[in-house]
Amino acid sequence: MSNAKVLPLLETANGQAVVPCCPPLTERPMTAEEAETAARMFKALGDPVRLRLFSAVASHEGGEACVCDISDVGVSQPTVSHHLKKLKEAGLLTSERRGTWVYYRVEPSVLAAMGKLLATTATAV
Amino acid sequence: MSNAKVLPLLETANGQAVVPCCPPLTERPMTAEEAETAARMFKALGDPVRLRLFSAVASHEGGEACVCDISDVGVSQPTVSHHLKKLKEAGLLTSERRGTWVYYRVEPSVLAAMGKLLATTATAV
DNA sequence: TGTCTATGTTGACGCTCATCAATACAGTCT
DNA sequence: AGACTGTATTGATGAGCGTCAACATAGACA
Repeated sequence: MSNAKVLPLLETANGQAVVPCCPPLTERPMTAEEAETAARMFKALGDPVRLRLFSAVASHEGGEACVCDISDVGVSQPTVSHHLKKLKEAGLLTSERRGTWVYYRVEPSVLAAMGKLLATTATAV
Repeated sequence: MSNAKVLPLLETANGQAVVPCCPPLTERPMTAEEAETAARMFKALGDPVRLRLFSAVASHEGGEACVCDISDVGVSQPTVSHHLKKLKEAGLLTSERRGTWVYYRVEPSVLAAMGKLLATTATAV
């Protein structure tokens, strides 16, 4: 199945360009809709196990990893599967089956958009 | 009361320098401890109401706002107070009472650290 | 002192979530 | 076909969260 389905934070314009959903947090108060969208992604990263899984995929070579490579995070296999599904539903990961294994990869544009959300315009330390 | 208490994502070294808790998500798999720390902050931003409150404070002039300026987010006043407390506990906001009003301000270094966490090393769109 | 406004706290309710054991499904290899 | 491995789904359980009404507290001002 194709997994280019939902990217809550970005909306694929014509297949190439991506438009961030929301302005930087510091630019102006977010609207209810913007907040709803962005909060979904923050929430997905708001669990330690999911954050480790996401980081494991993101830091793996090629930006992708099979489940077997990343599933030693201290919880059962069904729980790992459950969390990967959540990350997928949040638009942070995509998955693809290749033979025996299923590979997950990060949606790079989403990472960039989240980074922009948190970008401090001029508030350097 | 002084509110320079807990900054989960950063650790104030000697009062000036701040050290990010965790490497960028894409650099290497996060450890359980790092994930626990960072997930607390993502989780705090993982609720739409909290995200709007945070954004309202962050975008307010001077980087601070009194509760009365930001409390029209569609929930009751106790709920606003509850969420502001959560954001404070997560180390994202600090508060200070000045006369009748209580002012909240963002912890700028925390914003920067979260931005770094999501920084894509070379994965530009 | 008393009253008024701004904000925080308490207690309760319903809902969502993280987790696991058991089971199901998909692909590979005999 | 049958056995085996890797991954997803189901169902259940306990914990945590978002929300509000009611109440409490803090400061300002008369």
